[in-house]
Amino acid sequence: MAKKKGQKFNQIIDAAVSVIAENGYHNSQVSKIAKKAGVADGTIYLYFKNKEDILVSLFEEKMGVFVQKSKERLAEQETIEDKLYTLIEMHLCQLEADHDLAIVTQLELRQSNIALRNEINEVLKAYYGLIDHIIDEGVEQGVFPHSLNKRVARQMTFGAIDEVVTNWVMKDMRYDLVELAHPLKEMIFHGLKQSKTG
Amino acid sequence: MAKKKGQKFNQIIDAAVSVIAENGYHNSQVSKIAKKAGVADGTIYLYFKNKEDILVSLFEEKMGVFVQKSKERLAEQETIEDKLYTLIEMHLCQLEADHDLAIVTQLELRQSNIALRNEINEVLKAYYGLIDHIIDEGVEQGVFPHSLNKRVARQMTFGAIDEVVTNWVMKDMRYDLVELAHPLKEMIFHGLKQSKTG
Amino acid sequence: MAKKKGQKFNQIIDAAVSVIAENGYHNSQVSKIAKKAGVADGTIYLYFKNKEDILVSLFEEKMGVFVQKSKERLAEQETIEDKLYTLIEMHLCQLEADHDLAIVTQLELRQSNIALRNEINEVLKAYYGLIDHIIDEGVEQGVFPHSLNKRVARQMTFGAIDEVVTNWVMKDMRYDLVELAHPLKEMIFHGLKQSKTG
Amino acid sequence: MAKKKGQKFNQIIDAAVSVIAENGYHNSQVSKIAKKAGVADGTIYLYFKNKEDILVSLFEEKMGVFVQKSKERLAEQETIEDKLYTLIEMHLCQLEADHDLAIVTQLELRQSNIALRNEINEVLKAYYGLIDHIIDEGVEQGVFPHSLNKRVARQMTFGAIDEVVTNWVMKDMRYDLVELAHPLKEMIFHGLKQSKTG
DNA sequence: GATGAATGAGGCTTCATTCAT
DNA sequence: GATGAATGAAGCCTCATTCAT
Repeated sequence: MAKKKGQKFNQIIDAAVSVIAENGYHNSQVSKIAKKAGVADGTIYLYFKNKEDILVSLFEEKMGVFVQKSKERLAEQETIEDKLYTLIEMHLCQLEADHDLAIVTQLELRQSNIALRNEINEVLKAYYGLIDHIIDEGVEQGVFPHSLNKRVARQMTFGAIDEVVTNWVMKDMRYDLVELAHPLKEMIFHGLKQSKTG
Repeated sequence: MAKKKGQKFNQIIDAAVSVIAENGYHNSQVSKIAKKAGVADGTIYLYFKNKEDILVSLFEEKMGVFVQKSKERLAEQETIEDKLYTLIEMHLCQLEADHDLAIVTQLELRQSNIALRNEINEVLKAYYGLIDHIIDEGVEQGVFPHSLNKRVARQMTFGAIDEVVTNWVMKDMRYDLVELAHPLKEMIFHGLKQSKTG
Repeated sequence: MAKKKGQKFNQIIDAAVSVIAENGYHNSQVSKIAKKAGVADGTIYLYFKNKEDILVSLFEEKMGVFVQKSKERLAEQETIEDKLYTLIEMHLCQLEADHDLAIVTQLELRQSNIALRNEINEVLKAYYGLIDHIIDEGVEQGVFPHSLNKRVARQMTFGAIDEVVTNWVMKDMRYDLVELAHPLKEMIFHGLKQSKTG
Repeated sequence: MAKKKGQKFNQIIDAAVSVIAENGYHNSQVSKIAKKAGVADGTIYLYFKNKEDILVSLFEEKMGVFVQKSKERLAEQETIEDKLYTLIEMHLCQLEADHDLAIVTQLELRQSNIALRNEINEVLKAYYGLIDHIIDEGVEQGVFPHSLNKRVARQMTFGAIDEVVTNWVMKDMRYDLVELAHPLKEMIFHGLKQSKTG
């Protein structure tokens, strides 16, 4: 069962996002996903190791595309501040544009057990890399202080954005998310900029 | 079945923290918790509505004590910066002091379904109140700008701290957590302080 | 799940013999056995580790009773020849008296995998012991030659009886089984008696 | 789908013996056998009706060759005793020479359901014929008594040999099997010879 | 209040077989 | 003849919860 990214692979991924967003992970039976994808139950297992693997693959797939697009857009930005803003805006934009995906990544994906959580973390590393790169550049250019604790900086950055998105999802996405990109950027950018050595 | 906070209530809460930290939420059967607590399975249901209620109650209990202590300590602080630092330090301190509790709150508690997540969020509101209070005071005193988006500010603050703790837990708590209170405070404080209107 | 030989334990054993004899092991769903036994599906698992364990326990139970009764009857016999005859007759008698049990032991029990087969063999050792005892006595008394290969003698004895019973079951138990005890005894007894050293 | 005994037919038979001996019947998926045989899954169904048919055909094939060879060798023997010895020795010899086949015939083949068991019995009839022929001749020549219950005699003979082989397989074939041909012949020959009328 | 034996719903996954190419 | 992707039926077992004692 090598990961054959055929047409059905994507059919199943898309069906999974839709079904899980609607029913929640624990109430999304494999048969339900298969039906929505228009394939037989057994076919799922030609493309995925097991039910959890659907979740991981789904996240890998979406994250892969997002990171790729982000890299391209980030390369076009001149300043650190613009890069940070761009990353945040793209993050919010993608999830605002796909409510189902937002529900899945912010709520359902986290109901998974530790083993799965670790796999998800592996996938996240590519995204962490984007943040790390901005921070590194900022320090090199003297925008951020040399004494900056980079690891904490990255965790803080990710945690802040993620929490804002999660709150938006839990409030049933009733307000505009992308317009929070500006205040988020402001706080994170100045937070990193002014940090003083301990 | 009013919440009878007898001796067994706490026995069961403590057993739950220990059992869930060791076995993970999905492998912590009610019977396992009962055995560890030294009571019969059925007795659990004299003190808790159902299995999820153990989790919520556990969180309520621990959070209640924490918020109470925090309020007292915060009242002793003079400046906004000190209050912020104190809150962060107490947060990190409490979880560093109780690894089992840290595992449960950062990892296991989140594997719960949406309904439970909402209940947990209710409990969190008391904690959010502490942050909100600091932010409000900061704005009143002119330490933070009037244009500050307070809701986003609170979400960002909580998200940053929470993500730092979660990373620490997922790295098997192999480094010192409390010493991250300083960089965290720095970044959050300056982030809130320098935010410019959009 | 200690083996609690309560009333339900036997209820389930008896239901299993009946259901398996009628439907075959692989078509005897646990739910079918539970229904016949008048208990809930889950109750089965309070008394048995898994489905296979029902089979092993069933065999242990029946074999235990049989070996016990046989020992008593064998002690009453004077000669080796009488002991041998008694054992064979009791063996055939028990199975002729319980057709369901005969089907289960001769056909269904053997469809099990190797792991289970080994467990069954363990149970059989008690029965092997009865044969060994007769052979040993026969050799001591000089009825059987000292040069007798005792292990092969026991295997041959068991194999001969077992094959006769299996054929009877596969012929739908359409003829009298117990009356074959005499020819079986004759052949086995003289076979052991006259064996010459190689 | 007439039995096309092409090259692939034998390739598949051999692969089946090897795969089943290694993995056990219930863990020998058609796809695994196909892979070992170097053909596609679907190809199996050009040569065999279904999975069970592989087993039956395998047994037919091996037994056919064995019976043929045995007939020839038996024809060369002068006495009944020699014939009996020859048959037993060939039986043991063949299985000692092919451990995989021994595992399959003594253990795995028996895990099949009743329907298959009946088909296997059909194949066995050719072998039973060899034993019957020796017994008939023995009675005609006066070596065995006229009162001999021939059917029981044959069952006993087969059961004895079969049980000895099965024990050898279950003991991981750790001792010499062929040398048991002599004691087996002794016991069976004398058993048949001295049987007295009931 | 405390017990713990009994309940029974519910779903992931395997794998023999088919059939369009 | 040969392929192998797709099918879909079918069942063991867990475990939160109850209730008679």
